[in-house]
Amino acid sequence: MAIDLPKAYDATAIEPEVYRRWEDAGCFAAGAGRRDGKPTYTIAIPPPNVTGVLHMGHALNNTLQDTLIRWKRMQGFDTLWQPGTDHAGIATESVVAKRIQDDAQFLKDLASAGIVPANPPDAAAGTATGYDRDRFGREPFLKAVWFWKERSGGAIVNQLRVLGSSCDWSRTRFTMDDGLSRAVRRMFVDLHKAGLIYRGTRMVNWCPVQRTALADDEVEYVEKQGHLWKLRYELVDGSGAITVETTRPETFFGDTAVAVNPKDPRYQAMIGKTVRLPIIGREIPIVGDDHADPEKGSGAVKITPAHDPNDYEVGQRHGLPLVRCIGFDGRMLDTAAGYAGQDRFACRKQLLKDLEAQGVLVGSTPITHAVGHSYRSNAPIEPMVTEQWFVKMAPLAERAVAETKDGRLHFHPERWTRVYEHWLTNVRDWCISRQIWWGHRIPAWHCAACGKHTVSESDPSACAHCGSRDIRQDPDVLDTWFSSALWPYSTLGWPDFEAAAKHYFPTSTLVTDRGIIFFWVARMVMTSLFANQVRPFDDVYIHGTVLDERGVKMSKSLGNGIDPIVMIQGGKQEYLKKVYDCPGYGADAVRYTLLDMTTEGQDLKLSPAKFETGRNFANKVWNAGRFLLMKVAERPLAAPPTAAALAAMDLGFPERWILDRLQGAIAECTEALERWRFNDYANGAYRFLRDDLCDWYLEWAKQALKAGGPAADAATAVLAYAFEQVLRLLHPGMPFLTEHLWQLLQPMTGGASWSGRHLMLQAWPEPQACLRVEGASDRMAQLQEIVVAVRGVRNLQQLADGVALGVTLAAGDEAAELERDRAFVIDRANLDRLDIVAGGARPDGTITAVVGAMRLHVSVQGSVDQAKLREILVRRQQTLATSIKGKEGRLGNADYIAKAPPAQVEETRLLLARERAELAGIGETLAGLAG
RNA sequence: GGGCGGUUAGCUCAGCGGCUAGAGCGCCUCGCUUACACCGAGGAUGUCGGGGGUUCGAAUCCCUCACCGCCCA
Repeated sequence: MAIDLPKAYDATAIEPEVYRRWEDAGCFAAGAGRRDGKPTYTIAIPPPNVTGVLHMGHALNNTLQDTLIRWKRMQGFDTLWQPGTDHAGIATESVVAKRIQDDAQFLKDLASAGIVPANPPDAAAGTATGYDRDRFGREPFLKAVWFWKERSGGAIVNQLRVLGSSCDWSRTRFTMDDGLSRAVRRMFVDLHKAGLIYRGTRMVNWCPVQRTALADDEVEYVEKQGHLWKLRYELVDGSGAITVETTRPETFFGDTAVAVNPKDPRYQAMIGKTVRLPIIGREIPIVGDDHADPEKGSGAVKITPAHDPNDYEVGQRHGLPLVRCIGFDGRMLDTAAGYAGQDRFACRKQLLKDLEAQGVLVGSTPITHAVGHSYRSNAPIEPMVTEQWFVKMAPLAERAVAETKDGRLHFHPERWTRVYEHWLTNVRDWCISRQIWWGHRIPAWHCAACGKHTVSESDPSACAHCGSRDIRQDPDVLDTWFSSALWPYSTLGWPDFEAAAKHYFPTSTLVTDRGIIFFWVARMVMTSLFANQVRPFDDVYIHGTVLDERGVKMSKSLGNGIDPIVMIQGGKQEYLKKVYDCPGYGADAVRYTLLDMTTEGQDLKLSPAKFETGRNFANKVWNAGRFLLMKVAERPLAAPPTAAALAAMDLGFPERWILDRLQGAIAECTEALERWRFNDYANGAYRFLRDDLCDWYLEWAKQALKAGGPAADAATAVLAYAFEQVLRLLHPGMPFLTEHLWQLLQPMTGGASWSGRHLMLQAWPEPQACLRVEGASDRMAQLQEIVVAVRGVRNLQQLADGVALGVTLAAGDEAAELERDRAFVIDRANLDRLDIVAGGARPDGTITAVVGAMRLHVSVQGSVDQAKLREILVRRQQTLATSIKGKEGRLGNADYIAKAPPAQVEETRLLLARERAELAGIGETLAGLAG
């Protein structure tokens, strides 16, 4: 059975085919490979933007999910990884709105799809096409968004496949699907019925660019340099003036009062008087309110209830009127007299000059303050009083907090629990209406006759209150996060849970970024407790954020993103203003690198070069497999070796040792995954494969394989078994390569490649007691130390590894024990002579290396750099002396003997003896050195 | 202002009460030995951010300061 594989692993050549085979074989389907009554394990994917493209954050997020789901699937759980995409209301609407403004070709494409604007273009619009959203018309615009979605939709789903994601694609959902839209309506109606959704006039965060309300958490506060402007308002009775301070002078057109603290002696007498606003001359009262802080500035503040959340509260307390002076587009209104029509910031500039000229502006102080910006458009938020729909949060939040408090819902790392709880405990009502078009339209109909709203799951034909047929659906749509909040169960069919789907709910694990704990995680918990009386998942794993090599968060606009697809498939990409030509490392390499860097939720500093870690390791796995396949091909096995069969075989110590180490690796990898330690999982498998299997066992096995006979048969069985097991361990992290090699291995163990069995559905290994060998690691560690010591002496003589040396090993009372492993030492250290003796003088023509109490007298074949050797020995002598002194100190301390655990003390004694022996040996060697 | 995370080898990071503090990359020496130069063998490199404390014992726990980053107000 000949086998011919390329020397260098080429992932791009195999990954697409392996994925296709999995998919064709149904390996991704819910429940694939489940075993004997094992429970379900479900992950609902954080749905990416349907029109988006995969970035490195997605790659990390989905690598972790895929690793978990593949691991659980191999453990026999009834798994489902539920995929899908999100409609991303404001983001998607903005993109399409820009297209219809700037992209004439897009309009042509729309036209050929039968999508035509409601109105003719406006030549004076100042856009390339003459269209803005309103002119285009709601219905055509929505068709245009669907067109855009169809065109780009699916791209990201295919990219998830490239990454290796084992989602059940047959169940893919989209938040605007019929089913999910029905779920949104049901939730809205149910919450409304329960009195948890209401419509009200409130101060909300308004984005003047996108002309919509935003929720509190959609506002990002950015530190800005600004000024505290001092404005002097004259008292109407002519008795003087009062100086107010403000960062936003242009809002003075909307002032309806001046507030001072009632306890502030400076102003007490003024409360109740009136002042006259400059320019417009309107008269407003001075009121006493605790909001005015005597310590801050002049202690008097202007009150603009229509444009500031705090002032709004003050206005409510004092019954002040609302005077709006800034419009929904951020331009000044007629109330701003001669400034009407100006942009709010242009107005401020002009106004300051004018006020200064009039002596109203009497000074300013520079300050740094946090200014709210829309997290989507980045425009400064304009607080506005508008009528919106809200979700009443307090009752929902209270239950959500109880889930973590009572230990039903767990965050990993645990510290995020407090972040979650803190937000829920302080959350204000959630504004869910958005003045955009792309999204779930609010299922509420306004009656022109009685003015009331009819909230209904199905479209009503008449007002539920007065029966009038003159009703019109609310034009607004719901916040995208409203539909996302239902994701873990709406995707499974809620509200019409079929048995098959409900089977997978509640889900098990949610994997996400800390950035959406508020937006998404908390809201899923709240809605699920409301709708299902149960949490939507048991565990939330919060992973780190992907940063560039400077430590800055990756983002498209900063040009510091690394495209995971380019890293996988190859191609050119620009990163930090440099063009990188990536050869294409494959999904396994990208995944391995990300896993290796995922430590306890810490951020990941990445650069294109970082992915060489995974590329190198994948190549190592490939070549280990290649070697094994070539060797096993020479003596195929009738069936895969089993643990029991290996336990019964007459094997040598290195064989016993590697099988024992394998059990350790299995335990380590399993425990790491159980503890969400992805880097420990990656490293555990790495160390076993690279250090133990490749560097030590495989190299040793070569001589047996070459010699043939029973020794070769044994080595083949051990190698085939250990390698097959480590493929299983690596599979969740590196699915493609491991599956490919596993399939290639089948014909050599009595099966056939791609015959319907898949590694991804094989059982996750469990440590086998029958292959454990007590003390094997320690014994091998000693042999390795001897081998490394000889190699060190060889290297000191600048000899090639191929030059055999002679060694007299003075091993004291360990001589008999070592005699049993002489073949291993001779082979691995490349010796032409090994005399194991109890002791004796150093033979001529040798130099001595020291391993613990043992002396290795190694023959000199080249020129020994005596000075270098002396330097090494002296340095070692110093290290040992320090260590010995420390231990002697400890052992001489009565408290240590009395209080430290006895095992600890005993270990210290043993180590001390060993170090003293080594020190003595080094002393002898130094004394014996020529010169 | 409050909270959280970080500060360990040249770089990126593990280690979070007890071995002579580790890994990968980089660096130095040797080696094209038929699995692998995307490699192998050997090697060098640390006041574990500063200061104080607890402890028989601290990189690890506590306090404090400094700097970097994130979040909330």
